[in-house]
Amino acid sequence: MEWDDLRIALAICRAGSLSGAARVLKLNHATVWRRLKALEASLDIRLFERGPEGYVPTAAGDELRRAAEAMEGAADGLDRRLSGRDARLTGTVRLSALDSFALGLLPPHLARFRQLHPGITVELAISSTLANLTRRDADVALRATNAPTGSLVGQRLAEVGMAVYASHDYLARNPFGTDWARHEWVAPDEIFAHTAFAKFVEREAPRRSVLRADTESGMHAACAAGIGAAVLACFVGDDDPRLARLSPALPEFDHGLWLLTHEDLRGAARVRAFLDFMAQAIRSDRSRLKGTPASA
Amino acid sequence: MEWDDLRIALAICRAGSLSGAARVLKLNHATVWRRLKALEASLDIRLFERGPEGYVPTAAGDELRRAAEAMEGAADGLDRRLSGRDARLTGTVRLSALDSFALGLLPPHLARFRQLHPGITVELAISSTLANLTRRDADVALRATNAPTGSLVGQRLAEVGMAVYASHDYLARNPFGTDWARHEWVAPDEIFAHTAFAKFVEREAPRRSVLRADTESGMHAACAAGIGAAVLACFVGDDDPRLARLSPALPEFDHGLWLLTHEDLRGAARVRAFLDFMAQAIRSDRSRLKGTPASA
DNA sequence: CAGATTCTTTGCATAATTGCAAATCATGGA
DNA sequence: TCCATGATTTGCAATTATGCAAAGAATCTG
Repeated sequence: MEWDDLRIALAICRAGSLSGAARVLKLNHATVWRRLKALEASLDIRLFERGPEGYVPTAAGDELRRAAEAMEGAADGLDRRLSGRDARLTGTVRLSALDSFALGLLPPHLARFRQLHPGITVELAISSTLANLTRRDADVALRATNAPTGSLVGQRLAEVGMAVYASHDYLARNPFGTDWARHEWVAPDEIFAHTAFAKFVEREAPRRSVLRADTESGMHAACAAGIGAAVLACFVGDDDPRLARLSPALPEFDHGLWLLTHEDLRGAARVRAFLDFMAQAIRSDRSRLKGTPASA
Repeated sequence: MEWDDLRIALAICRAGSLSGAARVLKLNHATVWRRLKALEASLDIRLFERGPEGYVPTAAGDELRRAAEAMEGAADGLDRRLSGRDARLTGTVRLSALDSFALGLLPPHLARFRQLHPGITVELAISSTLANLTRRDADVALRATNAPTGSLVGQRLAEVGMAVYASHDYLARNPFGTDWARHEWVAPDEIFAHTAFAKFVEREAPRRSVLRADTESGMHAACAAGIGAAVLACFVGDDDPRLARLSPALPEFDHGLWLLTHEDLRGAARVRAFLDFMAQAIRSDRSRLKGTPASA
C-alpha cells in the first residue's frame, strides 16, 4: 500500500470527483484515476461509489479518510516544524516544578504546549517535593505551597490531596488496612525529618520506616515495588494501577498548587502564553489532583 | 514532500543504514539512497549524520521519525481494519524494566506497540537500577547485565554506556573538569555500596558524596538540580540539556542491555510479538544507548 | 432536442524512477 | 599490510508512471 495513494484517495473524498482532486493535487486527472484504481485493486475493496453525486466514499472509504487525515496531520506538522514556519512565539521559558509534578502531571501538558508553540523551548528544572534544592531563577514555578512569597505573583490552581498508598503485592503480605502501626513504611530521608509526612510516620509507626528516599518519585517507586506503605500525592497514587489507596485524602497534608511567576515577566508573550496554557491545563486536572473519591 | 519518502526515511532511522532499510522495504539500495537524497533536497535539511555508526538521525531526522511513526500507525491500522486482520493478538505482557529505561527509553516504544497491538496490555514493573526490588514474575525483562541467568533466554541488543555528568550550573560553581576528587558527588544510597559506581566514588573522591539516592532517576534529578556530579547512563545524560558530559563512556561501567524472557514463553504469540517489536525498537536506539561521541 | 460543459476512461509518447552492475569507501581480521 | 566483507555512491539500461489528447458518458441550459 503506497502512502501517497492514501493522500490521493483523501483528496478524492474531499473533492467528490477525480478532476477536483487532480486540481488540488496538481496532478493530471488520468493519474488520479489510475492511482485510485491501483489502490482499490491492491486492497481488493471498493473505496467509492460512483453516482450522480460524484465519488461518494464507501464505509471502507470513510475508514481510509480518517487514517489519511491522521497521516496528513502528522506530515503537515512535520513540514511546518522543519520549515520553521510555525515559530510565531519563540524563546525559552524556564519552569521549576516538583519532581512528582514533573514526572506525573506535566509531561502531557508540556507535550501539548510544545505542539502549540514549537518555537518556545521549555526548560524544566526539577526540584524535590521534600527540599528546595536550588535557588536557580525560573520564569515560572509550579509550587505546592500555601501562599506565594517575595516578588512572585500567581494563581492558585488546585488543592493537592495526599493519602496513604501501598501496592497490591505488599498488601497481600501485610493485610493491616488502616492500622498504621503495623505497616512498614517508605519514608522521607532523615534530612527531611521536619516534614509533615516524616512526623506522621514517627507518630503513627515509630521505627517502622524500612526505606527512605529523598524524592517523592523515589518513594513512589519503592512503594510500587512493594517495600512498604507511603503517603503520596493522590494524583500519583491513584493513577498507578499497582497501588491501592488506604485512606481518604488527609487534611493535615493538603496544600495548594500555585502557578507562580516573577512580577516583571508577566508581560512577556512567551511567558504569558505558557502561564495561560498551563493554568487551563492544570485546572482541568484539579479533581485528579485533589484526590476526591470520584477520581479514585 | 512525498509521503512514501517519509516511510523510507523511517526505515533508515530504524536500520541505521541504507542497505538495511532497502532489505526491509524490498527496494534496491540505490533507490533508497536517491529517495533520501531527494527528500533532503526538497526539505533543504540534513536528516542524518553519516559516520562510523552508520546513519544517525539529526534533530530534524528525529522529528521526521516521530511524524513518520504516527503515519505508519495510522496506515497499518487502516490496513488491518480493511483486511479484517485487526485484533488478532490479545492478552497481557508483563515487562520488568529498570527505572531509567522505564522513564527514559521505553515510553515512545510502548506507545507504538500499543498502537500496533491494542489487544495486548503491557504491564510495566519498574525496578531500580541499583537494586532488584522485587521477585515478581515478568514475561519479559529488560536488563542491564552481562549474561542471562537461570531459565531466562534472550538477546543482547545494545551496550549501555555510562559516563560522568554534571549540570551547567554546578560546573559554573565547580570548574574542576575531570579532577574527580574535587567534585561533589551524587552517589548511590549506602545500601548499594557494592556497585561499581559507589566504589568509583569512594576510590576517586572519598567522603565527597553530598547526596545519595536509591534510584538512577533520583540521581539524575539531583545531578540535574546542580547538587553534584554523577555517573549516569549516557542515554539519560546526553538527552538532558541541563547536563554536560565530563567523561567518555567509562568501560568499567559498560554493560549489555538484554531483552530476556522465560524459555517457556517464547512461543506465545503476544510475547513473541512484543519481543520482536522491542528488539527492533531498542536496536534502533543503540548508538544513543552506547553514548558514542556521534550522539553527544 | 441540440449544443456546451464537465467528468471519466483509454491509448500513446515522454519523462521519471528503479534495478543492475560496477566503482569506491570503510572496517575488521589474519 | 593485505584481503575479505559490507556499505555507499554512480552510470546505464530497463521499467514504470505520468501527461497529453481523444473518445465516451453525463448533466445542464437555451
